[in-house]
Amino acid sequence: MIVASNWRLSYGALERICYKHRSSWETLIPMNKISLPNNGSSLHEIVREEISRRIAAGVYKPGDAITSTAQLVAEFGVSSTTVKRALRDLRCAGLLTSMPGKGTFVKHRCRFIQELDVCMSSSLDNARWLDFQTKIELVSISRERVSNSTLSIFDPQDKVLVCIRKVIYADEVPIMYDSSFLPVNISDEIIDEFSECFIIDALRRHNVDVKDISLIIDSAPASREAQQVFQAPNGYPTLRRLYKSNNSTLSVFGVVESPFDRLACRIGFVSSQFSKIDKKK
Amino acid sequence: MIVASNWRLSYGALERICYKHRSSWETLIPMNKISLPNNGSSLHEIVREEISRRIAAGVYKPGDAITSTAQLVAEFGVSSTTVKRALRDLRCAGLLTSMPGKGTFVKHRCRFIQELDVCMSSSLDNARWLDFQTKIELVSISRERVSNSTLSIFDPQDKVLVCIRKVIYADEVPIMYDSSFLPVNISDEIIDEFSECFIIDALRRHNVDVKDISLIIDSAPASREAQQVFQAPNGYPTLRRLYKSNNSTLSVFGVVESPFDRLACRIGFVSSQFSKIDKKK
DNA sequence: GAGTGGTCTAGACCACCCT
DNA sequence: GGGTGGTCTAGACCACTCC
Repeated sequence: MIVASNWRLSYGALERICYKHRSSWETLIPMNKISLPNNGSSLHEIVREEISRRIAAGVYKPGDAITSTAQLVAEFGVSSTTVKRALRDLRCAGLLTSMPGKGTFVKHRCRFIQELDVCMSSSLDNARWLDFQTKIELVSISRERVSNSTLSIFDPQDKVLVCIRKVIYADEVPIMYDSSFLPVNISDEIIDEFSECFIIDALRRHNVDVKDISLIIDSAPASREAQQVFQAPNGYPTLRRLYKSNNSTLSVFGVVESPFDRLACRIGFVSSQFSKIDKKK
Repeated sequence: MIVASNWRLSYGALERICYKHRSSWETLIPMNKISLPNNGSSLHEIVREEISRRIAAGVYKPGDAITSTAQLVAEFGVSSTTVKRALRDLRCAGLLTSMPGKGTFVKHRCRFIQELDVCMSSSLDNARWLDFQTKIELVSISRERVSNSTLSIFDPQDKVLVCIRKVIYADEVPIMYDSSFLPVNISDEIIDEFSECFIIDALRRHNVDVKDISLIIDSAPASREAQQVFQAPNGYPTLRRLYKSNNSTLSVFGVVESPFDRLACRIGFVSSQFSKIDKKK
């Protein structure tokens, strides 16, 4: 894994925003039908873009609290509802986090890039090589039917399976939420194994060839569990990797969910990477 | 490309929701401090989940209009603001679309899966093989500096480049928004070429090896342009593919953006594909 | 107790569509 | 003209934090 610091959202080029105090708007705009100064944007969009601009310009710095809602209401001359709508949208864009009773803060930007080269070297061991403090936290082990309809793409056939849910941290930041499903007749040792390490590492120990793994990458609004794990608001975009091992000896499938601003995948096609890994083994 | 029909959001298992008319709440709940029937959820969440449940249950069917906002207000006994908030969240979850003056409609579900095997066979030709009506629509050709900060990962060095933007349709549905950057000294023929076909197809014609292509897959809220192209609301999750050709003869980089509910990527590691391509060459 | 963010209300106005 | 969704207001209440 590689860290991409100073990575920024492509939230759209920031426009120069002009805003006026509400009082002057009320007297000027609706009466005289003058062309609106907001370029067709609504008020909450103007507020949103202005705050977004201030973050980009460094007026509000990562980790700092921004101006409080009440003050923004006074400053922009709009209602509190409008300011709160703008702040909520910026939270969904990954720019802000809010803590009731404390304030609204600019998020730190730090995204991890997971290598997905053809030999699937993206294991926890890999991350350790690059000096990341990685940690795996077991959330639950349960027996259940697959209710996540996304996984129906792997045809789970409505059987009861063992489900292992865990959270993977990098430098104390939660970056992955993994739900893996195993057959119920699996041994306890294998369950323990899957609870403690990356899926890829676990599969390797059982000599599962990477070529037997099917991988689907997609995006989706954060699931309910992911919202809790990552403290993300409803609708927060996530990057998902749906995986399935087609190996006959060990059948596993599942999904890894990551906040869009915490993880990206890189696919390398460089042939030299093959030999590098081979030599180590 | 393969179509995954009947694909569903993993919006979270739908809970059984109980709601009461506002009037009865006011008299019962706040006065007697009875445990709330909403399991700690707020009103807009209850409304959201109930409408979500109805869509999943087929009460509201794809393409149909759901109950109007005014009627929902009466039915749930909440304010219009609350219902509208719930509907907006469901729009961001990809379940609904609204048309002012007409109504709110349940979206059709149909997602395309783009194959990203090691030989990068995901070209427009591939799509044609599978009987999709694919179409490419040129949006613009311009000279500009790279303002999209996501692409700074490819180190564009603040030079003026030729930017070609286009929309790719499958079965009349826009599924990709591509922005590619080429050097300014490139010939008009090559610009025309890139305007008319998939990036991969264009690169192949110039004998660019797939091993020279760097690919990063991530997720992000829809850019301003993507919002327009896909008629997606602000904050709509998208799947992005950032690509760069490292070949010395033809330097290209760019980004393809797709709505999360329209496209997923599959990575195949089947070794037979290796040999197949090798034999062809 | 003052300040914070989160939720909610009961209105209002607008642009739009259909009849 | 009646219905639709989108935006906005000026309040209110709550849980929370910090002093």
